[in-house]
Amino acid sequence: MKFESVTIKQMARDLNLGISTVSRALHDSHEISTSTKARVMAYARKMNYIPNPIALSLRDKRNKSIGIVISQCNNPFCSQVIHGMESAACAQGYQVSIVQTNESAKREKDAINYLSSRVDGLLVSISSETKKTDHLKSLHSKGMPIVFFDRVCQNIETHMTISDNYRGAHGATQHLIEQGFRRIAFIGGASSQQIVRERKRGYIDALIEAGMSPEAQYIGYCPMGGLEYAETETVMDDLMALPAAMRPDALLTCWDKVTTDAYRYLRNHNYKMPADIAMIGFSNFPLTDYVCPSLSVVQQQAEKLGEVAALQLISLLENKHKPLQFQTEVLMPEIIIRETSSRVKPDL
Amino acid sequence: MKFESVTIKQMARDLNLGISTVSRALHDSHEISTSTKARVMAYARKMNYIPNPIALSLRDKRNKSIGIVISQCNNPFCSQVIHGMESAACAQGYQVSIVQTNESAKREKDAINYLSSRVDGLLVSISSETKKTDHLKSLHSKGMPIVFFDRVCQNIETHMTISDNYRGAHGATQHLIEQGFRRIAFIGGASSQQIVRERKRGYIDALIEAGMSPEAQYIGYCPMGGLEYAETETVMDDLMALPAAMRPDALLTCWDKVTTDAYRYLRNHNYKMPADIAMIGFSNFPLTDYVCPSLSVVQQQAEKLGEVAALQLISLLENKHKPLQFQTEVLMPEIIIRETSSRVKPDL
DNA sequence: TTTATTTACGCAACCGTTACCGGAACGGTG
DNA sequence: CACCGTTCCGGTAACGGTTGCGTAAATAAA
Repeated sequence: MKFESVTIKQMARDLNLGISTVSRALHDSHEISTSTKARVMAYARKMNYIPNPIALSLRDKRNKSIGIVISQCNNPFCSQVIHGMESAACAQGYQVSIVQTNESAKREKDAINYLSSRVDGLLVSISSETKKTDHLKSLHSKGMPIVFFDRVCQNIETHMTISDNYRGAHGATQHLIEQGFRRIAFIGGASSQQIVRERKRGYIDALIEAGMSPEAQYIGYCPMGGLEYAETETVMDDLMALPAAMRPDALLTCWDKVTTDAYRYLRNHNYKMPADIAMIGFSNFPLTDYVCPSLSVVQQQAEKLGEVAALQLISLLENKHKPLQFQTEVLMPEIIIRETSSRVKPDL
Repeated sequence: MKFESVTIKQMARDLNLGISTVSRALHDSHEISTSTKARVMAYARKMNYIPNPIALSLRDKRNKSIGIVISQCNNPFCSQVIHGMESAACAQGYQVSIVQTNESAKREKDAINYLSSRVDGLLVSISSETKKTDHLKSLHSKGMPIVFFDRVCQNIETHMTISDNYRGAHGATQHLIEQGFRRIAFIGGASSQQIVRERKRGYIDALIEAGMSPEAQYIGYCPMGGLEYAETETVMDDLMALPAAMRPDALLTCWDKVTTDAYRYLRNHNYKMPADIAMIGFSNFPLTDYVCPSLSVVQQQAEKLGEVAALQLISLLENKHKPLQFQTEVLMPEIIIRETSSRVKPDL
């Protein structure tokens, strides 16, 4: 099956006109007589003519489309980000194409290669597995507009949109300390990720500011971004296997997927939150307010983040020249205190 | 900023060869000497040559890309469907482009127009607002391959992938009856949606089979798909405003977004589930197993659904001719019984 | 009446790629 | 030497649209 739409050439033949005449008539050029214009316009409408965007792309070397490289779009944080991007892009007349990496460096490379020749610019959140970013760097140096969101890439100078990961983790840790917790564990995603390092920095600084000292045994990672439950499970097993006196009394999960799985783990093992162990984590899952016990979260402005990043990219696309200075937009996450991290039972 | 990649023409110039020679060399044609082929291949690799897909599209009138028209991709059901589609499409070498309708008929029309000339085929789930489908019909009759998923369109003959909505609703209703509930209310999305009508049919049949009779006062709709909380709130207000003796003792919500909002409503108004009112609903939200009380759901195989629909479309695209017969794939939803619909407390 | 200017339109090139066709060079055969 | 087949390669049209340029006719100016 193939879909054929009417072309300018066909219309020219039908109307006994030159191709360029029809083209110019459709563009309301002053070089075309009013009567001819009207005739062409009417015919085009009747035939439901739509200019072939492929042909235009070939000429103009632009698509009005942007590519999104993201881990997995069934993750609520990601789908919210995508939603924001799609909305912003659509409003500016841009189309989005999405390719998932599933946290694989190879698939990320493929995705970027694939998209690079068919979109005007790229919105990228690098995969957990990604270590080398040469391909991205060389692409960028060849003039491909790239904007990073959420999981940024250090050594490429361009616009970025991120959450204030430091303050998110810092605030959450401070809150746990204020509630009286002392053995606070940290679980991140891949330690290679800039945002994980930022969050860890926030966690550690908060500990030190409170006169506590960070301990390696309380710090865990999920190198594959906790894609599988088993990854989080392993880290949790290690943590909870510590002798009772040393076992963490609070948990800060700094990766969306890990938060839900850690919560799942604690519920499944019948740990009471916050009595046995308190918990707060980065999460954009819906319904965290109605789970039992209700889950304290550091919630990112996901849609906004997508929107801002898309706008950054579009500004890059619409400006002829490289901007004098690249911007990093920082969005404040919201720390929402609920039952899992409160010493005192809230009066629900 | 603009990204320029190396072309076959450029390489031909550099290598002092004809354009067609280079093209054929890259395709490993037998008409080209081994040495020339090697020379071209090496140079192409060195220059990181990627054939311009735009130019290919223009020639071949195909893109290897498919368009997804969906309500909102920040809805878990939708994002799971998209995830399935993207994975299946990617595996077959297809790219996906997503446009959201936000349940608006106008935006849907725009989206379809927009996509129609830049993708090979369409995966469509119609918006809640959509009544007329002339544009889709005419597009389809002109040869555009279209596959409907979830929210199908009656009067267009093509492949479809849906859940067994009748049996999902029927089973859920039966379950409520078995648990002893007698005044069972039904809330759907837009009554114009085929899937809502199917679910209502399942609900009514189950009532009748149990010797009960459906009553209009127990049937509510959210014409805009419950996009706003207020829509569900209004329906719930009406239901709960009935005199105590007539007030529903159970609720069957037959629209993803509505389920969550109805649950939210009942929790916010301090109704005890299932004591004050029982509840089960179509939902693919994560964490419904950990909300309190845990929520009984009819859960669709969202990823699978996306996968199957994508495969249907691709089979349409790869086959030259219209298939002799169109298929409707039906996926069985899973009915998961939890606290909100159980008379007896489960031993958790 | 002649010349200059405007009006209204067509021709052709171009974007990157492939496919068809044509042709040069070479060796083998009668 | 004439003829033919093979091997290897280049020119060109086409996909659909835009745009610079050329040009005929009509009109205005001299």
